[in-house]
Amino acid sequence: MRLILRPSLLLLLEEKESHGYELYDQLSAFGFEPQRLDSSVVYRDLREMEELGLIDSSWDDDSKGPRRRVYRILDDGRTRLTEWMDVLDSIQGRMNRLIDRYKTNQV
Amino acid sequence: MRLILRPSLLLLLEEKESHGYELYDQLSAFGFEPQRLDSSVVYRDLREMEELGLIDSSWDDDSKGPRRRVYRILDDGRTRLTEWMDVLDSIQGRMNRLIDRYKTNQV
DNA sequence: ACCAACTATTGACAAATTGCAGTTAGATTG
DNA sequence: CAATCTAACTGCAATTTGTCAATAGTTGGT
Repeated sequence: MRLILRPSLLLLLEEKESHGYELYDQLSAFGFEPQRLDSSVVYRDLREMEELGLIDSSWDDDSKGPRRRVYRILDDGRTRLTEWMDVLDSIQGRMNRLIDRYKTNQV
Repeated sequence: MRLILRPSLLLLLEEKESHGYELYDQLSAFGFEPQRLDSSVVYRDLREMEELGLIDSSWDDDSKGPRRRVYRILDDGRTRLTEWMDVLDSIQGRMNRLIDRYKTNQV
């Protein structure tokens, strides 16, 4: 469900800067289970959003353990997040129409 | 949005048997615009669902114009439609959580 | 000291999906 | 008789996704 993944990541980054591994963990809040979502997908999407100029990153060498690439949201990312929310709204409308019509038929 | 396309087609076929071209027309009820959805995608998906045993088809030679392949939903298709509705329900739940959290942040 | 488990990121490749354009062909309308 | 509409299908390139493996630092246990 990449449709939800990118906005989820952007939302988390809007709340606070973070690195891939931590974001991957926090995605469970949006119903992403580690069994169904490989972490590489998250890293890839972060990289892509960085190329698009929605977020940027730098290495954090102060933390213990392997070094982390810490991401921050940019203004373009905030704008894009708003747009995505609108898209999600309209998709919800479409799904509602579908589900309602299904239920009507079942009566 | 293939996530919505297949259940939409199955739902329409649950209501009444139909052929690809007509189904393509009726998809506007679920927010599919001809500008964004090529008809070949619909034909392809119908064929795939037929191979999966969700629907079956036969040629209608009585109608005027080019011959139509008329699809009917099968029991497996009805079962699958129910399952898809459950999936859509859960995705809606996830999108709700996302949208709500976004709105909370904007306050 | 050593090994397993956990943290953290990346790369590569196969498989699936998508978009787009084109082909065939009957019927209708001006 | 040419254009338009109906109807279905095919092929291919481009993109997206899924899966798996590689690398590497850190921590905890024996």
